[in-house]
Amino acid sequence: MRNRNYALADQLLETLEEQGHRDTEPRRKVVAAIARKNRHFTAEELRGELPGIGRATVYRALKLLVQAGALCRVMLADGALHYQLNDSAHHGHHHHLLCVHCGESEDVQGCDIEGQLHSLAAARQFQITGHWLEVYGQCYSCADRPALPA
Amino acid sequence: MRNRNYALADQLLETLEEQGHRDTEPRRKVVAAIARKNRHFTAEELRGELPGIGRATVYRALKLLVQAGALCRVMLADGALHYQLNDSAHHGHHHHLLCVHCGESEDVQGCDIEGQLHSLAAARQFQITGHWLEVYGQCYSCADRPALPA
DNA sequence: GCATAAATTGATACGCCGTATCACTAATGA
DNA sequence: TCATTAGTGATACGGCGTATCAATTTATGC
Repeated sequence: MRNRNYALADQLLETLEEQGHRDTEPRRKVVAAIARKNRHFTAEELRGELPGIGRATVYRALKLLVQAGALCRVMLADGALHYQLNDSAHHGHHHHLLCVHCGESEDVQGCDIEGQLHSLAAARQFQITGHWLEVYGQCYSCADRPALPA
Repeated sequence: MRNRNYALADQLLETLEEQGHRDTEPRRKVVAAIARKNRHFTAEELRGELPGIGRATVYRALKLLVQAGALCRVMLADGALHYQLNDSAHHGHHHHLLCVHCGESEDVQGCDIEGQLHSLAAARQFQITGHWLEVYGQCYSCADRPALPA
């Protein structure tokens, strides 16, 4: 696990370097903290784990990683913006099944939602350029717990 | 058109009264300004059209109208939160095709996206409790214009 | 190793957006 | 009319992200 985190952190740094960004000490720390995450997180949460590192630095690193496709932004049901590590297999466009209990998130890919949207739009002569979809609910492990109020 | 706006404003006020809210002068003005809108708008935009009316009052009215189902919240591609009058036929759950050029929005209802999400989720034993979907693109009238950068 | 240029940092301030507070005002209905 | 209660709006606050900018660190060439 520890090795895995290290490897992941290195991979993230490498991604940044590939984009022409420098390998700096603060960046290493931010990336290491992100690699430790096993669920989605907010920028401020991350910042709280990185005392001594400037706010702007954390936000900048997040933005770079999103641009690089290593992180994706996740909108929670309450409107809060979270970040989440992209599974390396899912760097492309995908959606999430977000468990509102445990915060677990499953990636959804290869479903036909895009196709359906397009045929729907075509009937109205509307040209789709993008979309945003988040799905909220309860994952298998949380299924027996009572539903939270929406 | 003017008559139509008046009628719509009255209808909105009536909706609020049905929910037990009072018919007040500031509320009338907020509702009248909303009735004049033919596209989605932000809270601040609305407030700008209502000098002399307190910020909190505008925000409170918006919240009440959303709760009553007369307005819906629309998330733009840049993350900005807008509000939009609900077609009286679409008070239920629906989605939008948002034109990024002209701001026009078409409601989408009766498509099978819900069903598809459910079957998708069932395969993973995930229980969906809600979702958020916005679709961005160009409407028919804007289709010949160059696409805006995402 | 060292000098140089360029990217990065982080403290600070700013700005947007929405909400809590609270004294005051206006609407309701007995 | 009067008492009750909801609503108002000025203000302040808080969250969240970004712009600024002097100081620092990194990468690179010599």
